[in-house]
Amino acid sequence: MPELPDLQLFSNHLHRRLQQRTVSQVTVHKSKRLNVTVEVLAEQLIHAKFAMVKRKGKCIHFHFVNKPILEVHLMLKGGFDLIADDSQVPYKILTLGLDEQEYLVVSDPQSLVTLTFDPLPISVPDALDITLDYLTSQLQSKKTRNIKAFLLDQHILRGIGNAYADEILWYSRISPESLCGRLPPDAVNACFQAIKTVLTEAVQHLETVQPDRLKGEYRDFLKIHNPQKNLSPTGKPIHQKKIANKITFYSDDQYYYK
Amino acid sequence: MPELPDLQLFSNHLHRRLQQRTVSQVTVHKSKRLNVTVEVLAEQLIHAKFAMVKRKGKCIHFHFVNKPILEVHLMLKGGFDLIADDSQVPYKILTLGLDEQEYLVVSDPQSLVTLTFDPLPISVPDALDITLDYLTSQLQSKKTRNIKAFLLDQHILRGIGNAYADEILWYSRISPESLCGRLPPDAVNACFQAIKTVLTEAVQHLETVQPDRLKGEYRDFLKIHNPQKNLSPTGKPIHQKKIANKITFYSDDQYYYK
DNA sequence: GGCCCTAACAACGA
DNA sequence: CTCGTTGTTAGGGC
Repeated sequence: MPELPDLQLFSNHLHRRLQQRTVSQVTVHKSKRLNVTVEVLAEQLIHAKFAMVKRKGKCIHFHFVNKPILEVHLMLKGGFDLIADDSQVPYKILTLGLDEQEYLVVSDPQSLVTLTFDPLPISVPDALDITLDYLTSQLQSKKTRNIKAFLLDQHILRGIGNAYADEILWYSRISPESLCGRLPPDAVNACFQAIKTVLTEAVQHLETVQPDRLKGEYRDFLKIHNPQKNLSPTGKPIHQKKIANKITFYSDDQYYYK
Repeated sequence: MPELPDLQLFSNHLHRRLQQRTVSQVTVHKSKRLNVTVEVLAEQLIHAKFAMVKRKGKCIHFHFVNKPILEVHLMLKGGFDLIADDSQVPYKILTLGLDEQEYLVVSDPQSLVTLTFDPLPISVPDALDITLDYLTSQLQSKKTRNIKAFLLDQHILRGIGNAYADEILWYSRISPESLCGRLPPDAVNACFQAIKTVLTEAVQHLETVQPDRLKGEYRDFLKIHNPQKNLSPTGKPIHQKKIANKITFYSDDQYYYK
């Protein structure tokens, strides 16, 4: 459920709180989706000092001084806690003990969270890093695909999930079923601008209203992908339809390029 | 266009006419879809003696004494000629000169015929060789696929083409869109019997009415996949619809297991 | 209409 | 709602 803006919020918060602190204890509660042995992870991270925390697509990267990165993907329902006592946290996957009696906890009621120690570098750009040229050429190379499936494809650009894809397409005035190869340059440019604007403004909004949140989602402020609304900001009715195998919100403001 | 019964007819005819005769000349007119060099084919087949001709799925296998097999797939429009003078045959792909001033010619106006010298053995059974157990287990393993696509899949059973698939399904009283996993044992058995009956009776019919044909097709006697007919043998209207990406004829006699 | 390759899509499980 | 994997399908080229 957490999407790029939520994850950026988590990352910013964790970065502020963890930087320069040291891991004093490593406890793996569920190792099924950990790519190394519990022993290797514990040995590598014990006494490691946090260098920084960054978001990469839908993953959170924990950087340590002179150690490999620990990558966390929260999947559908995973989240973090920074807490003085982890004994009451349910569905724990990983606990990293810190100084001053504090714990960083990764938990997930579905146990789908993936932990990857020393992940391979990925060349696919983050949604906030793409250039207009990149977007244009990628759209051209997927002529028959619909734009919604395109935006959700983490092999093309990383970080956009179901809700923000709908927001981006509404801001671009592009119908989610439009074919990638049919978008005229103006529409491609609108999409490009919308990716940057919608996502960065959402991060800013979340930083303002709930800077300390480390799990869950908050999407009441979304303009289209929002079950509380019936009308788009321009007053057009909002429709719901399964597109790209996901429930999709869109309005008649959006042009269908086919 | 030629399907299993046509190909069986060709094979039978060629077997009768070629057995024990010797290749005196090898001329490759188009080598694009030949898996060995022209030189290798010529060297191997010159002076080779035909042992037998067999149909395998939609392929014709020419067996020679102490030589590898030459496999011919006629694709959509390929055909054979056994003729005293090959100079008037259009679209020639391969000519094998024989004794007594006769030539075996493979031709194809589309140049799609494939020639494979020494083909790898294939484990997929011919449609006329399958057992009821095999059909049952294969159907069970393709639960969500429709039966028409199943019958046409040469990786499951070999030899059935678009026209005879429709005939087999009508004889089985199974709608072409029925899901493989939904067929009850009685329907599976009906399908099994129909595969054998429809195909062998078609071979017998063709052997009776045109035993010497070596190319093209003849399907006026088909009961369902036949543009000349509007009604099935039981008097039900015949419908046409694209199923499994192929134009499909079927009637309301056929039950849709879904 | 035949077959292969590829891209797009759908279903399932983790 | 996420990401693999797998199997099926649709389209173009030979």
